[in-house]
Amino acid sequence: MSAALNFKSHLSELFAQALREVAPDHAGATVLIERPKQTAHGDYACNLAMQLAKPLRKSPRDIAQALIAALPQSDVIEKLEIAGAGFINVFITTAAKQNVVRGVLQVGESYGHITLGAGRKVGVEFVSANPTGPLHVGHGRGAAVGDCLCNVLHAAGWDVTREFYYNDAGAQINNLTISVQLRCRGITPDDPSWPEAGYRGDYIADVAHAYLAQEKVDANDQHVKASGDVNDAEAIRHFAVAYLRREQDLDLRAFGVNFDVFSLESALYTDGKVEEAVSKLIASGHTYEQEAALWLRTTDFGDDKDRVMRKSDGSYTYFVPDVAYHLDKWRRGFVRVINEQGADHHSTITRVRAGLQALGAGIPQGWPEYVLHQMVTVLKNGEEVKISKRAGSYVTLRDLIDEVGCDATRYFLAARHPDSQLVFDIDLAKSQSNDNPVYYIQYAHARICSVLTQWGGAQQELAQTDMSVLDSEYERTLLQRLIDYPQVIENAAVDLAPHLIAFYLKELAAELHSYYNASRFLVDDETTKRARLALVAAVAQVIRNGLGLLGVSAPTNM
RNA sequence: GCGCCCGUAGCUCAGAUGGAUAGAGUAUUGGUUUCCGAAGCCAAGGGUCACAGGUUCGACUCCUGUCGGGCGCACCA
Repeated sequence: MSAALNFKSHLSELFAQALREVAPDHAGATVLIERPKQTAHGDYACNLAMQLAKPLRKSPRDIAQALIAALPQSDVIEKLEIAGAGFINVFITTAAKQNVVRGVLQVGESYGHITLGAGRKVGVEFVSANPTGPLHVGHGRGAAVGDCLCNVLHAAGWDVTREFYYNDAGAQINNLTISVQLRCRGITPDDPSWPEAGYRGDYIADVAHAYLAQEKVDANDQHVKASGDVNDAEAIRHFAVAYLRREQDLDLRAFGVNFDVFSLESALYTDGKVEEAVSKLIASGHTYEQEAALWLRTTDFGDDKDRVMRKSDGSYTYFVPDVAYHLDKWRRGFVRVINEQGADHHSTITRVRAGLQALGAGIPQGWPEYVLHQMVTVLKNGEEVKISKRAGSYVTLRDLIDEVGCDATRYFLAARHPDSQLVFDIDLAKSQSNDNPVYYIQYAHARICSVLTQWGGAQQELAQTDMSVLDSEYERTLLQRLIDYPQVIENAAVDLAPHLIAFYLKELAAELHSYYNASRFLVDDETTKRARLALVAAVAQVIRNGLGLLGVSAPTNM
């Protein structure tokens, strides 16, 4: 975004100068420029006078008066008003706002890209489902939120790596292996000998059939041919993991989510990274042996009790490879790592950070960061569907995509604050899929495209249009909304809150629809026509950009 | 019992570093098209922001407590 359009930082500087002149002793006060909710309160507002009222022992309105008098000249300011208890309301000239149209049309899909991240490396881990079954709604939420977060961070100037970590060793995988092996032998879950911890879903039978048929599996990171040997548990394990990983890959691909890196827990063992982390922790002096187990004194780092690292049977608890994994991420140069997980994993945060602190490797205390999405409860036929892999009870991500569509599902799952619980009513989602706000946004885009097509002119020329006729209430509102877009990207990136994009787009679309109904674009006057077309073309561009961040398509007709 | 998250209109949800009269969608009701896409627009009704204190010029927002819901509290992952 060009500096000329960043009114917020421009005004911050102006007010900071006025502050130094009016109250040099309080020059450190925070200059806050905000967007008022009501248009009558101007385009921007500053509350500096009220902050200074107490320390200066003067009335806020008098201070506001002095600040205005000391404010340097700026040709983007139309007028200044003192209002309420002492707000200074700033009105920006329409002429200055009109420049945003040219700005958007010139930079196109990179409008909204900011330099906040300065090209630094951030690793975002999300989904990270274990390969023991299909992806369900909860994974879908993680995929939608995580992927959108990555898009937002990229737009904010970060160098983003998408990472998927999965546990391909350990107890759950053993259960999986046993379950498939039993199925290969023709034993079903209703047999009395079926183990309590075994997986009961029908997909286990599919894996078994594929194994016996000596099928080949090609996944993103695994390529395995089944031997068909029922007695070779290791081969079954290998095949089952690859098979289920492939299914997950297909689901993610259908959902429009791709990863740069797949990390396997087993590799941490085979590469010696787990052993290395353990010896570093022992060398750090934060461990002790008790009852034949090795403990890490995580209470030194804020945990409420110490944790076992190595069990009395000699194997490691899950958090040891977790620490080794994060140490590896740190060494790969990520100044930031963000883990997007379900809230049911929140207890790992303290443990992983404690382990990393204990290493004494210079890793910051708040590293890695976490975005935890709250649980998704699924309603079907008015009843809650309990998600249990072992029982084979499921609402898969694939079901959702097939039933309500990829765009609607992504929007539905990403357009909410991760902190709030989400009720996904399957029947409602199906019946209301046409009422999903995503269609409202896409419709605005399609309408604009339709008008531009009917006009038939060269859109590249619109950027050169004289915009000075754009001064109606509708037009000023849209201009300001377009100006706000880079700020929304920044807020979403700083707060790790991708849902802000969805709400911004809804508002932009609503204002476009109002404008559309109140105005005609293909009018006789050439200047007016081109200016209005330029404005809506810019709106369409921002809708495309925003929907792109959400991973939602922007069709030109629907 | 302890820790984390949440509680805003009938329903689903927004409310960025505390700001001015708390907003959308949906549902309900009424209006709207000889004219670029009515999947739209315009309007009405609908609120003790769970409750009680506190902090201050100002609290949906911050602090404390209570109530209610979710999720965790393994030598499981």
